[in-house]
Formats: sequence, structure tokens, C-alpha cells
Amino acid sequence: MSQAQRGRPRDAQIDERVLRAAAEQLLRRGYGGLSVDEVAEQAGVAKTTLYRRWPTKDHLAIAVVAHLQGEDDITDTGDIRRDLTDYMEKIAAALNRLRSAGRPSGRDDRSAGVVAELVAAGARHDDIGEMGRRNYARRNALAAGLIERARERGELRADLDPVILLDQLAGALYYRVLVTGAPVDRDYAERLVTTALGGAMAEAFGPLPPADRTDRSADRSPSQKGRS
Amino acid sequence: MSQAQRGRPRDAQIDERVLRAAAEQLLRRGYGGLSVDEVAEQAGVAKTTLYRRWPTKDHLAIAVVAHLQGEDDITDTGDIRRDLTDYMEKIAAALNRLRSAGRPSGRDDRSAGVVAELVAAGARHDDIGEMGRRNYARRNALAAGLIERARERGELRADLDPVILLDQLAGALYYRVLVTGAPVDRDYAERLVTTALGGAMAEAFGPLPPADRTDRSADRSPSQKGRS
Amino acid sequence: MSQAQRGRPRDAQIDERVLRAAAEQLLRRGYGGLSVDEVAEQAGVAKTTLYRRWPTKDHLAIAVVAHLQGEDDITDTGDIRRDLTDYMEKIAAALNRLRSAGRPSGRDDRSAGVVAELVAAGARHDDIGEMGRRNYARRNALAAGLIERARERGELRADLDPVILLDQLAGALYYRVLVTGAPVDRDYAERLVTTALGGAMAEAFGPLPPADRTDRSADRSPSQKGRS
Amino acid sequence: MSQAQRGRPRDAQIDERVLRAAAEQLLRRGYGGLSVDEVAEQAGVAKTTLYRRWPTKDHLAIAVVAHLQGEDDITDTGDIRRDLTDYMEKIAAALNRLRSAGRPSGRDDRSAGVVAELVAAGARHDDIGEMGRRNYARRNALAAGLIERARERGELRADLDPVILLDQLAGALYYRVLVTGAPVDRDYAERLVTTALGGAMAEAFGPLPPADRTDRSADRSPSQKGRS
DNA sequence: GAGTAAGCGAGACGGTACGTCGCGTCTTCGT
DNA sequence: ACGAAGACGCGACGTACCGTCTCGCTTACTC
Repeated sequence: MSQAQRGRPRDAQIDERVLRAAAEQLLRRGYGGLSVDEVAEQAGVAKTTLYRRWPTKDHLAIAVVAHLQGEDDITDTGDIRRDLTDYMEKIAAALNRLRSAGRPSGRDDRSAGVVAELVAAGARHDDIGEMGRRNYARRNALAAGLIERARERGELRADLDPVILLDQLAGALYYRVLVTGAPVDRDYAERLVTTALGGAMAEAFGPLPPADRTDRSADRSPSQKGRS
Repeated sequence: MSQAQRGRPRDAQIDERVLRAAAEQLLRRGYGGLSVDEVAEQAGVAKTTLYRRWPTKDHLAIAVVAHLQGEDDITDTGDIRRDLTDYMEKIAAALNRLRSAGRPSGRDDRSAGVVAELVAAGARHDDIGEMGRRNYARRNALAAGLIERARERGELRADLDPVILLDQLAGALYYRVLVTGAPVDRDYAERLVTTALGGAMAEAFGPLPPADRTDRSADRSPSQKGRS
Repeated sequence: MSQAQRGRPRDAQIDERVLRAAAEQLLRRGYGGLSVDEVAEQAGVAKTTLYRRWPTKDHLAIAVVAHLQGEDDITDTGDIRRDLTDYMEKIAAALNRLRSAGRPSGRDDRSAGVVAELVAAGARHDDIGEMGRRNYARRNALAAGLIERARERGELRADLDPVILLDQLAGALYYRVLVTGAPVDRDYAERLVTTALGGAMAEAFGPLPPADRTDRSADRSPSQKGRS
Repeated sequence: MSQAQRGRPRDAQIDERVLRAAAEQLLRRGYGGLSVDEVAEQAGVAKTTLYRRWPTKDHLAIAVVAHLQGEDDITDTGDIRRDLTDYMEKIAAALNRLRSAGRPSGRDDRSAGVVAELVAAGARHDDIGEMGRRNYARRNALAAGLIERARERGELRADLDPVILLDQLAGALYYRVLVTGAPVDRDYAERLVTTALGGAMAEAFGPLPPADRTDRSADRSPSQKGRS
């Protein structure tokens, strides 16, 4: 059936050890502080072994993050607003985790941190880029299914393009993290989904509630309690 | 008033020569192919001189791009949809210019290219990041003014948050370029604005036209003529 | 008596295949171009197998050369000058074969080539060195016998030390190949023996004949002012 | 006159520090124990700086030895036998110094040690080889002058080829060190010169004196039957 | 017009990390 | 045991590029 075993098999523990060591360095010291040499040493692994599995520091970093984030699946509760908000929040949480890596906690830096470097890694190596795009395609296809079903239920307008909607939602999060430095949190995710669905909800749902717009100027105040 | 002139003044031509040389390398060979040593040599300038003006390769790269892109101001024609679409298209054009740098022209690569590296540069150096954020804040403030005025004219719903709207619009573009690799073009800009304004238009405008949705699957076909 | 056969016997063809592959690489690309991994692959043999027979790349190289050169025995015709010249020429031929390995033919390079690396191999590993020394001791003992017999016949002076004579003869060849880069050929071998035997011949032979020195041009010593 | 000073001049102390550190490692641990990384560290110099001056470990090693040996000039006392013997002894001394490098002092190893590696270095890099050959050409030209003058004085036979004579003399030393592993010392140098000059001395000088052969025990040649 | 403060060209230097190379060992399965 | 296959450990090598420093020279402004 499967290919017969040829040669010495890869030591499964090595992945574990290396990724653990790399994760620690990446989170503690940021992307620039991640050194292949040190990772190898700390993991008790020869550099060549490491390079046999991850041909580049960038590949290693990507693997670390993929390993850290694990699987975040999308749930379908039947309430499209809630599901999308959850999805956005998951993305936001992941971004925030990476954003603050390598910086003294508390330090509310607006820098994109590791997130930007990972994106750049995708730009530097075609294979990483391709993998990332496949990954996003997969997740967005799931989310698109969500939207599709909601539309079929009549919750959303018939002419809605799920791809664009998702671009707008996820895009806003990435834009804030990578470009404007604005915070992304639960509250923002809610407002985002609300706004985006504003014109997408089927007419039956009528105009949106007026949404309390106090203190919108800074858009960073931590006390945005949100509204009904 | 200003500090009296001490010592030899800086040679004004140098900026020009260096930026030209750097731009060529950046566009021809991408970010990784941009080397300070080579730029200095090609520009006929000492590295010292170069570093006196741009303290870092990242700073130089940012300056190059800023110099290349020039000023793209936002116009207010009174037609909010058109103005926003124009704005988005300008952003898209700038992104596309950078995206393809360093790659064989025909090669329709989906990589984020230099864009990602610039974002990463902002993440590596706080001053670059801060400058970028200020820049975006300024431009978005202008765009927000556009939206505000449209709202006051009654074109848009009263409860619309301009910041979120802009996040969704610009965010979608960046998301596509940096994350999903999807193309951003005039057609996409139009559909994007249309979708985003869908629920934001005041009721008076009525439901959106059904919008021809043929061939939405690939979402990359170049011949998407769009509709009114 | 001898140990009973345990397990699978060694495949006799393997030596042949490996040595052939190694010889090709060694001759074509020189010592640095000889790689154990590649030899194994080209010979269709596992590295393990290879290392079971030759514990080191150096050992392999030595084996290759020994295999290439084969046996060069010393003949005793009764004419000491001729016999010694033949011996020297055999050595010279072997040196020349190795000297040019790894270099474009025709290219009259003066480098010592593989010869130097073999000598170094002997310096790196005591067993190789020991083997080489034993080998030379054996051959030189044969040659010393030649000299001894010639002396007993009265052809050579009674107080001649055969060891020193051989040092001078063979040494000159090695010196030229390894140190000065000068060529060693038939002509040189003749002149060498003639010169060395000059003072060693028994008086009865009288002064040496002027020795036809035509075509000494190949010898590149710049200060050859010629002699009477 | 000389080229105007361009750029920062090389720090002269660096050569000193590096060569000292390298010499220590080379002598203490042999050629294999010489590591560029460690030399750089021990000398307190960046590896790049080191590579800027010596492009290869081999080049560094050669420089170390050249620096260690210093200038050994050839003296002309008018007594050709003595002068040649002195020259040979100087060569022998230099060889012996290198031969024992990296080995416990008492250990009378017969290995060629560092000498072989230096010769190999010359074979690996054409520029090193060329330099070595030039160096030997220069020294041998001086020695050839010695011989020439002796011949003109009538001390040596008119038809003697100085190049061959020197090949035989120096060659014997190198041959012993690199090939047979026999020792080279003052005594051997004397016997060597005596033998070589045996037939080269002008007839007027008559047969050679029997040459005191005390303490030949160090010479390990197995077939030393002695002579009349 | 001498002094001086800076700019500039050239290139050495320090530093860090990277990725590579090749060797020789070890582990697995199959013969 | 041998053999094929290939992972692993190890050590060093040479490189790339960055950003700093040290020269000598030049250009202005200042006194």
C-alpha cells in the first residue's frame, strides 16, 4: 500500500523540540531575535538536521506559527452575524498574539510585529506564499459556505458576493494590524460585522439600529463597551 | 531663526542620484536585491554619505517608494461612490506597481513582493512604522471628510462610521495583496465600493441593482467589465 | 582454523565498482572533487558498505591510487645506470599521471595535484602513513639490492651509501613535483642518474662522458648557463 | 610618487595578532586543529577582516609559516661543502619544526605533519603554489650562484649542473620528510652533501675522505650494511 | 584669508547570521 | 552479518550584507 520504509525514519521528536525552542525565541525576542543557530543549539539538534526539514529561517518561522495557532475551525450556529463575528475574533486573537511577540508585555505598541515578517516571508519564498494562500483559500471557502447558507436561508441579500464580504471583514483586521496600527478586539469585530452586514441583510430586517457612535474619534479607546 | 549654516552644505544632487539608483534596483530585483553597497557604488556616492541621510536600508527603501509614488490626493467630486472608487483605485495602482517589482514582467505572480517588505520595515523600525501610520491617518482623514460630507448631504446613512468603512475598503485591497494574493484592479475597486456602500446608502436610493454576478467563481478573470 | 563464516559474505564486485567510480572522480576532478557520497551513488552502493571497507575518504583515495598504479617492479639487467634510470622513470611516470589529475589536459600546470594530497593523507592518518612508508621501504630495499650488487661487481665505489643515493634520486623527483613544480621526464631521469652516479662510479671508469645534453630546454631552470 | 592614501588604511596590528594566534594553534594542534573561526576569536578580530587578507584557511596557514620561518639567507664562505651543508641544515631545521607541530613533543613521529599539508595547500590553490615555487626559485638561484662560483674557482667539475645538484640535495630532505619518514638532521645533511659532491669535486681533490660516520644509528634505513 | 565645522569618497572593520559542504555514524528494513 | 537507503551529528567554512569608523580631501561659512 503505502511506500515501504526506506532508510532511517525521521525522528518525530525533533520537530517537537525544534518548534518548541523556536517558538520560545520567536515569542520572546521577535522575528529578528530568532536565530537558526540558537534554535538548533537549544533544541539539541544539528543545524543540518534542522535545515533538512525547514530550508530557511522563514520556513521555520512559518512552521512555528502554524504549530502555535493550531486549528481554528469555523462554526455554523445558524446565526450568520454571530458566526462571522466569531470568525473575525479568532483571526483578531491570532493576530494580536503575534503582534505583541518580542515586545515587553503591556507595551501597547502599534507595530505589526511578527505578523508583518510572516507576510514578508510569504513574499520572499514562493512556496511559503503559496502555502499561505492555500490556507486562506481553504478557510475562506468554509466561511463563504457559511454566508452562502445564510443567503439561502434568506438572511442575506441574494446578490451578495461572499468573497468581497470576507475581503472586507478580514481585510479590515489585517489592514489595522499591518498598516494603521489600530487595535483589533472583540468590540471592533462586532462593529465591523455589523457595518458590513448593514447593507447585506435582507430588507426584511429593516434599517439597522442607530448604533451609539460616541467617542469614535480616536478609535483606540479601550473602553469601547459596544452597543446593543 | 534657523540654525546658522556651519560647515559644508549637503549636496542636493545626491539624494536624487541615490534614490534613482535604489529605485532601479528595488524595482528590478526586489527588496532582497536591494543592497546598500551596490546602491552607493552605482550612485557614485560614499556609503557614509548615504547613511548620513537614511540611517538604514529600510529607511532608504521607504524613501524610494515615497519618492516613486509621489502625492496622490483625494478628489471630491460630490459623487461619493466615484470618489471612493477613485481613491481605492489609486491605492490599488500603487500596490500593483510595488507588487510586481523584481519579477519578470509577464509573470502573473500573486506574491505581495515589495509591499510586504515595506510593511515589515515598518514593523522593524518604530520611526518608520510611526511615519507610515501618520501618513495613513492623514489620507484617511481626508477620505473620512469625504464621507462625512456625503453623509451631511444625505447620501449616506447617518449612523455610518467612516473609519470602519475605510478599513473595509482599503483593508480589502491590502488583504488581497498581502494575504490571499488575489488581484486588485479597477473592476474589483468598483465592486468593492458598491458592496460596501450597499447598506450605507441612504434609503432614498433604494435597493441596489441586482448586479450581474456571472463567473464569480474564479474572481480573477480580467474581463470582469463590471456594471453600473 | 580460520573463523567460521558468519552471516552474509561480502560482495566481491563492490570493491571493483567503487574503485572504478572513485578513480574516475579523482582523475577527472582532483582530490577535492572526490566525494564519498557521490562515489557511493555513482557506484550504486550504500555509504555504509563503502565505509565498511575504507574507513575514510583518505583511505579510499589511497586505495584508488594503489589500484591504478599496480605493481611496478624493479628489474636487474646488470647495468646499474640503466636499471636506476628505469626505476626513476617509473616513479616519474606515476607522479606525472597523478599530477595532472583534475586539470584540463594539455594545461601544463606545475601543481603537484593529487600527489600532494596523497602525501597529506599519509600525514593525517598514521596507518596510511605507515603503509606508505612500508611500501617505499620495500621498493627501496629492492633498489638498494641493485646498488649493492653493482658495488660488489666493482661498478660503484665501495664507500657508497645506497640509501643516500636513492634519497637523492627519488627525492629529486618528488622535490620537483611537490615543491618546485619543475617537470620530471625521461630526459631528466637520465641526467639525474648520470649526475648522481658521477662520483659514485668506481675510478676505473674515469671521468664521465660529457653526456649528450641536447634538448634540455624542457628543464625550466632559468640559470642554466650551460657548461663546457 | 606612491599612490595617494585612499580610504581607511589597514590596521597593521591585525596581521600580527592574527598570525600569532594562528601560529599557536597550528603548532599546538596541527593543521587540522587550525580553525579560522577560533583564530579570529582568539585574535579579537572579525572573521570578515581575516578573510579580507587571507582568502582561505590555506592562505592563512602559509602566511603563518612564512612569518614563522622568517628569512633564511644563504651564506657564502668560500667553502662550498660547508655552505651547502649549512643550507641543507637550515632547510632540515625548518622541516623538522613543522613536522612535529601538533604532536606531543617527545613523540618521535615519522609523519610529515604540517609540511605535507602546506604542500597540499600549494596544490589546492594556484596562487599559493605559484608563490611557493617563486620562493624556491629565488632561494635556489642563490644557492646555484654559490655553486657556480665554486666551479669557477675550480672546486667543482666544470660539467656540473647546479640545478640537478640542488634537486638532489633538497630533494633528499623533502623525500625523507614527506615520503619515507626518515629523520633529517645535521649528520644526514653532512653525509648528503658529501655524497653529492663526491663525484662533483674536481679531480685535484682526489678521493673523498672516508667521512666520519659516527652516530648513524638515528638513520633507520634497514639495509645499512655499512661500507668498507 | 586663516580657521573650522561639516560633507564627501574610499575602503577597512566589526558583527551577525546564514546556508552549505562533506564526512562519518546510526537506524531501519530487507536479503 | 551484509547491503540499500537515508536521517543524523558535527564542525567548519566561506559569504552576504549591514552599519560604523578612520583616513585624506573639499567646500563653505566665520572671524
